[in-house]
Amino acid sequence: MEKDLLADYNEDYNKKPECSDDLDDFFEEFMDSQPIFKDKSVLQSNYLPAKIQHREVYLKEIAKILAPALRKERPSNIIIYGKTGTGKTLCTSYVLNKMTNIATAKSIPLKIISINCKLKRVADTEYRILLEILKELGVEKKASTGYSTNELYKDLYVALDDQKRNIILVLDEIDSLIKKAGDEILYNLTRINPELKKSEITLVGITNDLTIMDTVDARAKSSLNEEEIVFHPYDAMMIQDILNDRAELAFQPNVLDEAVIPKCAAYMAREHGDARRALELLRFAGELAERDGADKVRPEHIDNADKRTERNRILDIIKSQPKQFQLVNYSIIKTSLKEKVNVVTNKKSQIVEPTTTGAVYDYYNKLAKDLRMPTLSLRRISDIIIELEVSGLITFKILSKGRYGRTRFISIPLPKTLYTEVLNILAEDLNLV
DNA sequence: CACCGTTCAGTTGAACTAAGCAACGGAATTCGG
DNA sequence: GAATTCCGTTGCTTAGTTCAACTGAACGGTGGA
Repeated sequence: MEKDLLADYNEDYNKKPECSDDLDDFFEEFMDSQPIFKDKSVLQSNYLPAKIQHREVYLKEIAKILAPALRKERPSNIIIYGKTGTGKTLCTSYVLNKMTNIATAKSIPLKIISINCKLKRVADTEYRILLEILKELGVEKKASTGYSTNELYKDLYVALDDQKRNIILVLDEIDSLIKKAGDEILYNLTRINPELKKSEITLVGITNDLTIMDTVDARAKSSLNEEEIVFHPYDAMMIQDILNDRAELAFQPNVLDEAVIPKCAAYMAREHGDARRALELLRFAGELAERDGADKVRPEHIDNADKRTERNRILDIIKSQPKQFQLVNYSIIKTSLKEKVNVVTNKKSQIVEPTTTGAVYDYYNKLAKDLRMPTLSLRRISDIIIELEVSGLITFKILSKGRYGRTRFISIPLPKTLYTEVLNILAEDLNLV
């Protein structure tokens, strides 16, 4: 995506401020060099392939459950579990796509609404989800606040009933919604049906977190869990097949070194068979090759891309965080870096060890004062730390140090090489330099 | 040595507040005749 | 007099604060073998 390019652009820019003659050369060379890609969008995560490999069983399962909608009956609600990049979203939208096609062809009343609950500040509270659903139904309410949730529900009933048809509501990444906003909304949504006269609604929840439903109220759980499907990860061979398939469409003929795809697949099978990232990796490797002016994508490009995608992903998350979160994040990293002096050689070296909430808060307090930013209370910082964990930037466990109290031990699951870079980015964003 | 109350450093839940927004209704203003 | 505009009130969400109860294991003292 553009973000990758941007990040790399910045990097290149910092590295070598070239003069314009070089640039001219570069562009000429670029134009002359053979294109690597045929159609890059094939490798994008939102690309919907014509055929989905190795998920036939799941496709059929989803189709079987949802098919009644085409007979104007209400399908069961489904929860779909599975780790990231196992094709949950892909399969669901594939099936639903097919169904919409049939529905429009035979003028069967069917409406599909998909919402990604993970989109920050768009759909991560009950209120905002409802607003989003209403928007999808064509009811525009521009206000981001001001109505009561109850009123939104009332509007929703009316809007749904107005549709006079079967409605399938897909809630992607429903776990982050439940974690943030609680299970109230699920309960309410599952109870809409009896209220509707002319329409019927089916919920499809998609989640990465296999345990999330344990935290949900039993009443909502029983009605939502009418059916459940668990997606298992791809193995290396499957990923390889998928990559081959897409590579054929995405790349020019003969630009891929034959070792590239196996290597890419092996990389990704290592971490629970995430196909999305495998495709991303392949695309990025292609881009790197293109930028190098290479005529082929080689295994080195994969190595290179692997290092950078992880980095870009993290930097993206960090950059998109609100200021106070960044401040806390910065404090966490700063307080977990400690100088250690080797007694024998008397050399100083930086080591990383878990920090505690107290240390972070002290540091944060000082920093916020220096920056003349509002200082939030310890209570709030505690919550922010939890939210940072949810977004995967830190991990912690609560430990009791006996009579020395109880606190979170916060550690950062980043490769050490990234620490300084992350610090720099944060410092820049916070105007700390 | 085993047991038990104490203690620390946060953690966590609940109640509360400020800011931002919409809707409502009445008061003030404008308008056209 | 009717239509508009303006303004204050009410009621809502969200982000944050304040208060206070709660936590869990190490510490340190006690008692018992």
